[in-house]
Amino acid sequence: MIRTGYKDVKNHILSQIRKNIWPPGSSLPNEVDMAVTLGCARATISRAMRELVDEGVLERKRKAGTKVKASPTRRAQFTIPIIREEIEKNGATYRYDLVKRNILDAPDWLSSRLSLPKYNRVLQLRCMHYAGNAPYQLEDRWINLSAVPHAETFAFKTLGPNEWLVKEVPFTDGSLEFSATNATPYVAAFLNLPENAAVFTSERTTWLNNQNVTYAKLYFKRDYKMTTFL
Amino acid sequence: MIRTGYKDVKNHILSQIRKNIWPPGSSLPNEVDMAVTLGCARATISRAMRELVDEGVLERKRKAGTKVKASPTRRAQFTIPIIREEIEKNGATYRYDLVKRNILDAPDWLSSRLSLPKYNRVLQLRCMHYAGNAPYQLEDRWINLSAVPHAETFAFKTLGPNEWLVKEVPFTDGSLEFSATNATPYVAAFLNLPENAAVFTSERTTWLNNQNVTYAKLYFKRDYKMTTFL
DNA sequence: TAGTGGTCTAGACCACCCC
DNA sequence: GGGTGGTCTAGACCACTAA
Repeated sequence: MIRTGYKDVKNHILSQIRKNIWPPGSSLPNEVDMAVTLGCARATISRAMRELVDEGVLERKRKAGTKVKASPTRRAQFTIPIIREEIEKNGATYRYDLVKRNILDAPDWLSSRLSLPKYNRVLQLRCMHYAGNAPYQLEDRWINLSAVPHAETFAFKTLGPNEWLVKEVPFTDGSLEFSATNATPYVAAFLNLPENAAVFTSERTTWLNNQNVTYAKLYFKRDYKMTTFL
Repeated sequence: MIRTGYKDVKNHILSQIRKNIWPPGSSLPNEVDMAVTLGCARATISRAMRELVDEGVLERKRKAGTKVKASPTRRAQFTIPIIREEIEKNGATYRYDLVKRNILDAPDWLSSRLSLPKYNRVLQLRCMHYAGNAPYQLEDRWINLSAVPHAETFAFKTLGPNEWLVKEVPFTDGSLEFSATNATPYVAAFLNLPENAAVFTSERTTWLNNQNVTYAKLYFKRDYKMTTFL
């Protein structure tokens, strides 16, 4: 081995774990020792271990040292796709359609979910996303006009609110929920599904400095699967 | 500001983006220049930018430089919970029940999914996980006995296969899929749901050096939501 | 081929917190 | 208190690739 890089160190650690030389819960050598053993700088060991912590393999505490996680709760990363890109990546033609556009005071359920004051005006949008001619996703979108006033002047006839927001409005925090829901007649009609079909559903809320920007509920096409790797 | 740390650099970059000084698609200064501007070492800038790439905010190419991602595909991380821990975290009592245990040659659909040879023996397990007395998850588990022969001698009467595997069998790769399915009568009975109810479903496959270890399909309780943050 | 990021080093000081 | 990780520095060389 000519040079020991941080990737070599990561592989070394992982292989020791797989060989059960460092079983779950056990302690690893400290950074200085391991640097000597492997013949590299301490910073190299440090980076390797830091990344393994990010990946959920190790745990570190000052003074206590570095240990193999007892229950290796691996972390998975997934990227939230822009729907146009997801569809086009699969070789289909993306088509967007605005179904409804409406300005109103936020209904109660929305106000409480987003901590909005009473009589807060919101822009409601319903949109369909198609892959070729097949329905792909129904988007139920609410935009807080107090936070994003210039959304009111945008038509959303050809560009979807997701893409528009992503380019126009930055955010600081957000949450994402996934669940399964039975298709209401309304949803079923748009997605061309039998009533009560199981629909993969995603709800997204985003915030900019403690002010809510938008809430969206997305209903995916039949048999949609979200995939990620470990 | 006495010292500029990599976190300060990250915040600085993010705030420039939020102020639209560096809009999506635009180029940032190179590492050396930014180090001079902010008065810190190049390595500090480098780490800050590297983490922002991991978070899906920036894109970097050698020679071309660093840019704000045009479509900021934020990445979300979620931890795959050990089900016992998830239930106990919510203050409920975890209970496990083995419903079925069976050894057989892998059925065709499984063989093709896992690239198993013909007549490959597998261990099939059906398990229920309860939160208190309420059903929480039905687990349909298949373990490749060629890869994990000693699973055959383990009873799985009190310890679930997930926890057992996590501690006994390391893996190198895996995939995770989420979807929504309609409850079959069988699933509905175990989860105490109406027939055809929408069920949040997760499928997990893990590999150790190109050999499949296990495949599991998990059916979650009614109204289960998987949550993550951005 | 020149400019940019990617990585490594050796040393240093600091912050945390278990013993 | 002392051992451990957390971070920063200044400099160096390398690897990639757009121009």
